[in-house]
Amino acid sequence: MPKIVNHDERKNTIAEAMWRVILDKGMEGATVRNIAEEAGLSLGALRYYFKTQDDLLVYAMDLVRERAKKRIEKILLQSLSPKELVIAMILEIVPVNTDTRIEMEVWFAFIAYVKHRSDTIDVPDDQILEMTERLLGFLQDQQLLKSTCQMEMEIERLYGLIDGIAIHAVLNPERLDSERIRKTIIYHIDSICR
Amino acid sequence: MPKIVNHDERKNTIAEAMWRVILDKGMEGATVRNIAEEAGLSLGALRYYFKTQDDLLVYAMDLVRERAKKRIEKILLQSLSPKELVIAMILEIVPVNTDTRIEMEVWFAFIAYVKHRSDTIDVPDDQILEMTERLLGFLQDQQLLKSTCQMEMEIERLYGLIDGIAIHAVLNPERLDSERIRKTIIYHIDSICR
DNA sequence: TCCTAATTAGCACAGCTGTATTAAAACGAA
DNA sequence: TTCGTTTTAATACAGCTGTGCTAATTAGGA
Repeated sequence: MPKIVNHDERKNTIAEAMWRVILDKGMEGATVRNIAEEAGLSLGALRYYFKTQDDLLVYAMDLVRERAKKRIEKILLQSLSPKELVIAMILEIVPVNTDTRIEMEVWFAFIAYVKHRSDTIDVPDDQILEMTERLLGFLQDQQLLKSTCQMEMEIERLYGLIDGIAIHAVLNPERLDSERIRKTIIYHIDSICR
Repeated sequence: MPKIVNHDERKNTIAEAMWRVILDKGMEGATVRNIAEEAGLSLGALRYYFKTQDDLLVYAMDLVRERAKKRIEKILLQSLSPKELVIAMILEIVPVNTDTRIEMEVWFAFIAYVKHRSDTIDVPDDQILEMTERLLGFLQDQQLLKSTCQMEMEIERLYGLIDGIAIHAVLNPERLDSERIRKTIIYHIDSICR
């Protein structure tokens, strides 16, 4: 009879410990021993929850996506004007606070690592591109886009801008603080809307 | 009496071998043994040219910057209109061909790695931000910028766009090919110029 | 209480890591 | 040639890596 207890919550705890290790020591520092220590567990205990290190890796990656997804879904519950909604969604992706910055930094580390292991670990598809397409399509449906806008180019531009700002916020948070990010995003959205 | 021979060229050869290893196996695969094998040298030989692995790392990073710098300086020798010049410079940074893609990918790997070793290796400053500032300042001096443009925001936006597109070109080159990059950059520059 | 399964801790092992050391080879100048 | 320096090769070593294995501990149901 399995203990109904916090098996899954424990897995999340370990995954979050992995995040913290990656944040602190980078991907090369994300060893099972470091992660176990950060999580306050023994090697054997960690190995009980995750058979191999790769199992932990994909679990930790999925957790990032799940958390981000939940945060974004929350925005839909608010009542916002179309433009406000678009801006709010983008600001939930780009690192404007500690949570989002951690997730984004860890995500980049994952992606860069997994890229060279695509034979054994399948690279998760980028949801940001999809979201960008949807947001711009939404603005167009609402007749908010300037007539001079070319959809295909606008998608590429906003998509690049989001990840570019995300990178800069991760690598240089003191230069590109949250207020500056916010202003830039709003500036861009304003520039493509009537 | 030192042999005048290809000591420095050999160092470049090794550094480029390191690039190839990083490209193929990622930063975790960039061990001295892998690099030595890729360069066709023994461990001892490699160690003769670079006392420690960190020495090789900073040398290989500097080589990336040096190569990029030279390529950009070449553009100044051409006779281009202001707008053409700006676009040409941006396209020399962003990965539109094999050389630039290799450099950009390796550069990102370096930056991500060095970030967690800032105590022992000093993180090189970002020249792209400087260049972006200069390019936009140049456009303004030439009276080419639209009056609605806010300089500070335009810098942040172009800077983000450049690195964002660079990331996307590195991670997904078959989707974001060179033609698409070119079109996007030109589209953006056109959008901020009269 | 006892019993069984879940959970934990610890150790062992083979492999890879960076680097130090040492000797051998190659080579240019006398 | 012979010498002295540059260059190469090979090995050794301590430390860390992921993971397999085994025994100890815990805890919940009978």
